[in-house]
Amino acid sequence: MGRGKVQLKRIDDKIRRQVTFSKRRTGLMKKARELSVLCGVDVGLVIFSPKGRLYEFCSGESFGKLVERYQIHNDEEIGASKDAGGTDKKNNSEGSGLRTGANQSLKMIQR
Amino acid sequence: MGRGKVQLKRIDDKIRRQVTFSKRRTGLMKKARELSVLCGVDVGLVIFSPKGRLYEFCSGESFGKLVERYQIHNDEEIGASKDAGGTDKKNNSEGSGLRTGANQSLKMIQR
DNA sequence: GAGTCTATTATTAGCAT
DNA sequence: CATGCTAATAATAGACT
Repeated sequence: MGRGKVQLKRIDDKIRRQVTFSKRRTGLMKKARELSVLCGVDVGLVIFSPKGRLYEFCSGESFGKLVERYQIHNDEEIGASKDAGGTDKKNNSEGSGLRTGANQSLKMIQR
Repeated sequence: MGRGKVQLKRIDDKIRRQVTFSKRRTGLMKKARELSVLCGVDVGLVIFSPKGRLYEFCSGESFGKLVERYQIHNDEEIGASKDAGGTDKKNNSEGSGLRTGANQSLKMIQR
């Protein structure tokens, strides 16, 4: 969309990159909200800006709670030894690194 | 987009809702990946399907690591507004078990 | 349930403010 | 830096496979 086609590579120009970040971040949040509303599902989204700022969206509950569910889900999968299907294509998720101990930490980030 | 306008409310028809979920989930993941690549930022996304399935996307690092950064970020905010002195908050998040361990857990939910 | 096709709406790149 | 404008690409609803 826009005046020209978009290349799937990091935008070199700092200004353009910042503007694109701002606009697409808004769009992504909107899409996330739409998905959660239209389909009645829970969605959690975190974005770390280059400047170290944090943007987040989560439907309904707090992001912390979603992460908790994330862990519970994984625990269940482990226990049941089931195949959960899941991520589309090959994203870069290699491992969660999440454990029960994180619950304590998560309490700090719940709002 | 599509043959008709979209209402911002939960889709009643179960079939349509499922199809929309599938399509929009794909689109959202794509958008998330695009944002992370174009702007060189880290993005984490989790989606809980109505059936209890978990879908996730994260750029670069594992989702767990993103959550770690999420916590650290919040810790810094808390620390900044509070007393910057003594507490070893960093040790807390790292020592809580947020680490290498669960790589195997996520392999199960990868396609 | 997921992929293809196509008409149609939605998002947004490049500028200007 | 965010927002408004507008042309042009991108996402996707509905119908089929």
